[in-house]
This record gives sequence, structure tokens and C-alpha cells, in this order.
Amino acid sequence: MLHVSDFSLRHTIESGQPLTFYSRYSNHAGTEHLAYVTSEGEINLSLKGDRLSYRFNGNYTQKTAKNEVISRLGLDDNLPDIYRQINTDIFMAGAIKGFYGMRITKNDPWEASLCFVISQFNNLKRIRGIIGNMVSEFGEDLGGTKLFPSAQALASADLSSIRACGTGFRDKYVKSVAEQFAFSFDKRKPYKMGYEDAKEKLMELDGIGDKVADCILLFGYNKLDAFPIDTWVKRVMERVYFNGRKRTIKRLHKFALDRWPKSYLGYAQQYIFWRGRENNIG
DNA sequence: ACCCAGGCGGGCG
DNA sequence: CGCCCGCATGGG
Repeated sequence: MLHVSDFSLRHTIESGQPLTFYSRYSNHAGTEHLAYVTSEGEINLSLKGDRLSYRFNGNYTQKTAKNEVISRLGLDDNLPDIYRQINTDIFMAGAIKGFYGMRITKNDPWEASLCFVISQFNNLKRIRGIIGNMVSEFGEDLGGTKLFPSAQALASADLSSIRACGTGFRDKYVKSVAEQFAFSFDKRKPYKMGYEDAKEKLMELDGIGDKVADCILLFGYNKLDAFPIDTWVKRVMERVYFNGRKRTIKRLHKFALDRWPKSYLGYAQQYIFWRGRENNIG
């Protein structure tokens, strides 16, 4: 058990991050539950008030499970300090108030990559469905629960069976990215690279462009200086900061860099995204 | 029926 | 560089 503060499991889980797509979340009588699987085993969380307890199996020990939970849910980020630094205006203040405790999750780079390749020109409900189909179709069976599908499994699958999961035209991107993660791309490298170099590296992959690369860097490599701009973030920023005028992605990136601390850009983005989407602003 | 969704690659000027 | 297009699929 550990005590947590400034933490909302619901906002963290529901806000379009990889865990949104492959975890089970529920709330019974004021106690929230979250279950998900990693290559090391299953994690089961319960949150009541500020008490976060966790159960685990597989290779986890008390210590490694605790580290997994803290790191995965972003509990090691200093949220009060982040809020102080990104709270530059009324819109951000509203986002912080409305979604207080929402954190950036830290996920496996391959898992983040697959989720965000699927996300292109898509919506949250369908992404969740497609990832779910892929887990049951291609995930290794652990006797009851299934693992997130490996890059190797998808690399050796044929296009039609990938497409049968509902990917649509993204089938070729899924296979291509899976092949590279399985055979040539060293997913450990970007951890040691700066944001710019790592992004350039990721964008060499077919099917990974500017926005998806930023998502992978933010949610997969824990690079909080990434600022993904999707249709929601673009529209909201144009409306809130540019009086409704159209702006290029490049210019919006520059605006963000000038306005918020580089090391917290990812958090600023996540609050813009989720308030924009949940309040249907834009 | 119509519109949109956590975009990308390719082609054009 | 900026702009435009086609791309599958399902829900509002």
C-alpha cells in the first residue's frame, strides 16, 4: 500500500493514453480498481481515498511491483510544481481544476507505438476496440489473461489477419512498424537520446509521422518535452490563443515552447487535449 | 444521409 | 515549406 496525493486514477486512465486502450477500470462504492498486464505479470490496483494498494503475480516482487505502479502512473512526477508552471491562463486553470490529478503514464515504447499508429484518423472508442481485438488475436495466452501483442507476433502475421482486427488502411503501418521493432529498430536507444534526435529516429519508420512520434516520446519514452498536436489540441489552441485563426502545427509548437517550460510541455498538452475533448471546445 | 475521429504519405506549387 | 488529397470503419 502507498499513500498518493494529487492523483486521479480516473482522469489518468480515461484520457486517451495507452492504458485507456488495454486496461480494465471500474469504480464500486467509492473504491476504484484497475487491472492490466505487463510482460512481468498482472497488476491489480485499488484506490480508496489516498490509499493505493496493489496486488501482483508473475515475476513481480513487492519492490518491483511498487516501482512499476509508481512509474507507470506517473506518481513520481511533481504535479503541484507542474501545475504552478503550466497554469498560465484561465483555460489552463480550468483544465487543471476540471481534471485535477491527471498524470502522464509511462508505457513500453512498443506498446505506445502500436496504440498511436492505430490512433491516426481514428477515435478513442474504436482504438480501444481495435487494440482489444489485437490482444485477443495476437497476444500470448497466460492462462485466462492475454499479453499485449508482441512486435514479433504482428511482424509475422499477414496483412489480412491484422486488418481483421479493424485497423482499416492502417494495417500496412502496423505490420511495417512491427517488423522494424522486431528486427531492426533498437527500442532502447531513444531513452538515451534527446527529444529532437529521438523524434527524428522514430519518424524514419513508415507510418510514424510528427504527431505519432511525439505521442510515443511522451507516453513511451517519458520525454515530457514532447507536445503532440492532434486535431483537438490544434483547434483548441487556435480558438483559445489565436482568436480562432488557423495556425500551422509548426507555429503551434513554437507557441507552446515560448509559453510553457520545456520540461513540462507534455503535461500542458495533455490538459489542453482532455479539456478540449471533454468540454467539446474547438 | 452526413460528418468526424489523438494523421500519414505522396504529390503539387 | 504549406497545402490538398485519399485512405477504412463505426458512432453520433
